[in-house]
Amino acid sequence: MSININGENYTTFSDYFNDDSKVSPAERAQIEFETQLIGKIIEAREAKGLSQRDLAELSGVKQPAIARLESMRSTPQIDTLFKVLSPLGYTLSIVPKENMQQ
Amino acid sequence: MSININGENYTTFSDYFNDDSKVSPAERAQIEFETQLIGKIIEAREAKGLSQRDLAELSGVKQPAIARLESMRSTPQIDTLFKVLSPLGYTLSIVPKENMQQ
DNA sequence: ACAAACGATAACAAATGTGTTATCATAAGA
DNA sequence: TCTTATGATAACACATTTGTTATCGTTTGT
Repeated sequence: MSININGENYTTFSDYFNDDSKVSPAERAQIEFETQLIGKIIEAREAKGLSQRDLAELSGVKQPAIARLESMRSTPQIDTLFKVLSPLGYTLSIVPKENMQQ
Repeated sequence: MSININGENYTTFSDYFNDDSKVSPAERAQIEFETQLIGKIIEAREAKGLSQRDLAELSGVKQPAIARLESMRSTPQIDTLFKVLSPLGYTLSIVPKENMQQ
């Protein structure tokens, strides 16, 4: 009994996150994607030795917006994402899903 | 004298679009990315024989939003894009840029 | 101890996306 | 010709992001 989410208790976060009745597969895929994406942004920024303020200057996206993005307190628009990724040497690509069960 | 943009005339759209003083390289990259992305979405949707209304039902994104997205009258949020791509069997991936001149 | 730089965040205005509902013009089919 | 399905779009309410400005607590270096 260590985690409380929406008034209910779970022993681990995974118990909640991987329960289809709590988090739908689509939602989960989305969150996993965003988590991975944000992780790479932070990694790339730090690898280049840039502060959020540096990246703000390079990208044209303001520091508070970058902070919100990196701490996943916003769902950025595609242009914002592109602006931030660009000076980090990255872009986005549309690719076929691994498990093509549609 | 065939195209008028912002009160100025250009013989071709490329004359305008590829002029750094009119459209910055960053802006151009952004527009090219979105154009390519949207093209693939439309292609994938039609390849599956889906109407915008079909895709709306599958993705949970409403038809007017899909129409705005496909006609590039909006800059979608990353979750909207993800919802639309998912039932089409695609996802987004972060990749290194081709011309790494940063 | 002090200064500087950092990420996070508050508060508010402005811009923009999305949902909702409905309709339009057009194309395709019966 | 009539019906149906399509993508586009209008109008409005609502939700959310982003910009703006400023500040906070923490860490780092002097």
